[in-house]
Amino acid sequence: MAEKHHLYLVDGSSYIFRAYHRLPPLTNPEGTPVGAVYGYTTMLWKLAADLDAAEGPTHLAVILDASGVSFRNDLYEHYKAHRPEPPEDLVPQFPLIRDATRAFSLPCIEVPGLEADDLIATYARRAQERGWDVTIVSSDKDLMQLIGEVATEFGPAKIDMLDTMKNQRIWLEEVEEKFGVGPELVGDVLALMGDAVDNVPGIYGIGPKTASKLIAEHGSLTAALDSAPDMKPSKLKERLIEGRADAELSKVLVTLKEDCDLPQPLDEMVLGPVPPEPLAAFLQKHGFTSLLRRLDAGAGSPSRTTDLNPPKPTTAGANGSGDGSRQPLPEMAPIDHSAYETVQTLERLEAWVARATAARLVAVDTETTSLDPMRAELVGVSLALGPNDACYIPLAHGGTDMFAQKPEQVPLAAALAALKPLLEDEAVLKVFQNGKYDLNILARVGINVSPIDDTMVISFALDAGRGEEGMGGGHGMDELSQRHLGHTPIPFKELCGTGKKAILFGEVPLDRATAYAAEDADVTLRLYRHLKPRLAVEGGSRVYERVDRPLIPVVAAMEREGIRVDRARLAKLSEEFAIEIGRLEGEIHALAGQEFTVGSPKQLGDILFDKLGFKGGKKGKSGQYSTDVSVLEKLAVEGAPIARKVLEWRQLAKLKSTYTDALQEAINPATGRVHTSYSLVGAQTGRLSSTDPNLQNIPIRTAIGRQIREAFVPEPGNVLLAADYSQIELRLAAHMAGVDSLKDAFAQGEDIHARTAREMFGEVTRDTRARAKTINFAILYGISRWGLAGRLEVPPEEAQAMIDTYFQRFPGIQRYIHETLESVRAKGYSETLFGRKTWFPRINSKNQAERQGSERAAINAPIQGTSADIIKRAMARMLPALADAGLHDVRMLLQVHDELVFELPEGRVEAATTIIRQVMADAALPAVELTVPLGVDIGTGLSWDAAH
DNA sequence: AAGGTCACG
DNA sequence: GACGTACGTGACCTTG
Repeated sequence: MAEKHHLYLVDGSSYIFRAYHRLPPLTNPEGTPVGAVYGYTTMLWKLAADLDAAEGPTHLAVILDASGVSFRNDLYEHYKAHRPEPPEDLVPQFPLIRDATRAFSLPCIEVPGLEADDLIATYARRAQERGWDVTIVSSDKDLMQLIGEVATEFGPAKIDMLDTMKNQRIWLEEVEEKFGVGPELVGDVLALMGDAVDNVPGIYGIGPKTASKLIAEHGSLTAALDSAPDMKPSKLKERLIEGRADAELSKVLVTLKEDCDLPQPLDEMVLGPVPPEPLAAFLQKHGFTSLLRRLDAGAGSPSRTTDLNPPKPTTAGANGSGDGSRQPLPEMAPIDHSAYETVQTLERLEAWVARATAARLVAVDTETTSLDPMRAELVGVSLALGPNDACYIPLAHGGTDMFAQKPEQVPLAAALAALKPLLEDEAVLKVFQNGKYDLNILARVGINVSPIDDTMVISFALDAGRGEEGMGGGHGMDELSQRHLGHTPIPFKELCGTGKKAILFGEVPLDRATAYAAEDADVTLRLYRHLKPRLAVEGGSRVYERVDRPLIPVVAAMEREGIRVDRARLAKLSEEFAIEIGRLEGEIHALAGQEFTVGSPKQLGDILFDKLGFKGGKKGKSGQYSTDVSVLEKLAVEGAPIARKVLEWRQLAKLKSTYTDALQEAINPATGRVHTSYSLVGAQTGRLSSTDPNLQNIPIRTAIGRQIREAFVPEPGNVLLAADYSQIELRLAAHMAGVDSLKDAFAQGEDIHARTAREMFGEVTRDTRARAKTINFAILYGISRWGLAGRLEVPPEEAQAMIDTYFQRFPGIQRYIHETLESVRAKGYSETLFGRKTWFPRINSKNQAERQGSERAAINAPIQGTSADIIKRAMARMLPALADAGLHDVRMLLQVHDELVFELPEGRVEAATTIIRQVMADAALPAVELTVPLGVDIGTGLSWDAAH
């Protein structure tokens, strides 16, 4: 007969709470508290090492509580409502529980909307039905209902519990002792006595003693309650009669749900040998040295056998798909547009609001007149509570020429008043796709939505960099829907068209508008169910919960603030530029001997190299001459006046079209300010990007360009304050690569490029410092002798010699590059200090250029990405920190990668400077303790230019 | 829609 | 033997 299967189900969430109070407050080398994690790790160790013992596990999984709410909140709104906030130094340990579990290569299961108890109950019953024994590692009394042995067609199968804190097995005797009844009646006892921790009411005045006595006497809750009218008059009698409803509700609350949909089959929980990696790295990282020694010694190391589920390294090569994110499609009903409701009366709207409030989780989408959230008008709102359980609430349809007949709709003000309590209810999670947009729309009508989740941002935390060029790599709804749900949503342009013939969403007939809008909410909810559980399993929770998610409302608020721009000043610059451009154009045509389009690189190349016969024309693969700045510079130096003129023309044309003209257009007529839009998923490294207009590339390097910055101004009585991290990427490189001499230089506040020049060339001159600066940046970007040679205008051999010297002078850099690449090749992704992943599906490509390109990007990503994490953390903390200091009138306006721009009353500069510097300098703490200081330069002035 | 160019960190 | 050589972005222009 085959070995008897024995499944261990570890209740991870309850363990950590108890371990927290029983263990000393350890911290890891990074300063993160890890006492409870340490307890958890040693427990896993013991369990996994028991693999060969008679009662030891053959299968094992860790079950966690997904954040948020469950079906029990539908039944009883106060369920778990009195639960205190977890202690501050426990909070950062929650995600580490998942890390620890993954370090042991064990399955870690959590499902939003399901409590760990229900998952455990369902798994335990499934296993028991198959004749397996089950041990539940927990001391939660609710779970004691499951204990016992049943006969199955495979023989007897029992469920028991193990309290690892007390090192005690819990079986029938222990249940009897605690409750005075068998496991099958534990729920009835709990229903009478209630549970203060979970806020299960029970019957007031009935405690454990009375409850078990009553249940033991009468044999069930119902019988006990039924007997009350016949009892002789007493307090107890009254309480039983009056509390009947409470008791019955409590019974439902404590009854475990044994028919959950299970995300992972039992067979995949087979306990294999614990591979030494990533366990060793985890132990190392958190300073669990005694365990690390045991692992190294192999003594008592957790177990043997075959690993059925080895972590799959992404080795995208020629096929390059990088589709490790693809999972079996979740089983959900197919999208059915006919199932959606068009909500046209206040009664129906209120019914939806009530259902959503009870559900505690609702997907929301807004329909508007524009992609610009600062100009858009709200046209309708859609909600989804479950697959195909969605509605569209039209609010501003009709009333235009095309659609003059206004359909029946809930009046806007009444609808917003009905929606506001739901959208602002802290106990109801609102799920969006790109929620920043909807947050801005709703904020403009007076609704401050909270709390929220965002499927787009979740996708980014999971899959940044995955997918192929040109398709499938993005995080937009249509792509996500296709990738994860196998469904193509109705395209927007099918309703509204494009170009001149486009109509507004409010002009779309209600049936089609409902199909489109409700589908968006439906798809968002389905995506959420698919993506959110992956965060914990794949290690995206840390960066999503601690960095990106808190940032969404912060960035939304910055966008709504906008920044004042002096239109007259820009107009004047435009005019001056236009005159100069016209003058230059005439001169260029004269030098060329003919008129042509100066802005056409093709025509310009032909004029320069064919007609005028200049040397040095290089044709690219398109067969066109290159005429970029380096080519024209060279020609100019060699005495071609036309090249200089073209360079000047280009600079002015660029400044005029991209900045002085376009920025005037971008001023919002209602606010008089420019509101950019930041993308939270724009850059694969985790940086923000800015569009419409891009305020992250306003000129600064040339005097003529800086005039544009003078047009960014504060309101009267205020100043602009610019705070930027000094050399943050080099500092992070010094920290991450462990380069002592660079760390020293930063600690001493030295000029880092000068220091590099001294180390490399022995002396610091203008020239050697400039070269050193180039080399420093080359390192950050992934160096090649050819690239450096091109920049420094030296032969490749000489560039190689400099690289060698650099590596020799700054030991650590070469090792960092090597180790980073090895890790990315093996795992498929890089990671920042805060755990942000960037995928590199082409890192093992056979195409050399492709592969080397990926390698350079992979060297840079952890550095650029860590820098992005740090400033994002600073942003999330900034306004609360300022408010704590009484500075409520400081506004955060812009982020430019290593710089934050604020607007504040003149009198607040001194106080604000202190707070801003401190928040930025300490932004890595407490998660990461850097071995270099983060320097912050702060300036103020009456324009963005003057603030630098 | 693509390619070239150039603005920023 | 040719290729293409620094990371990450977005906007504008011309051309096809």
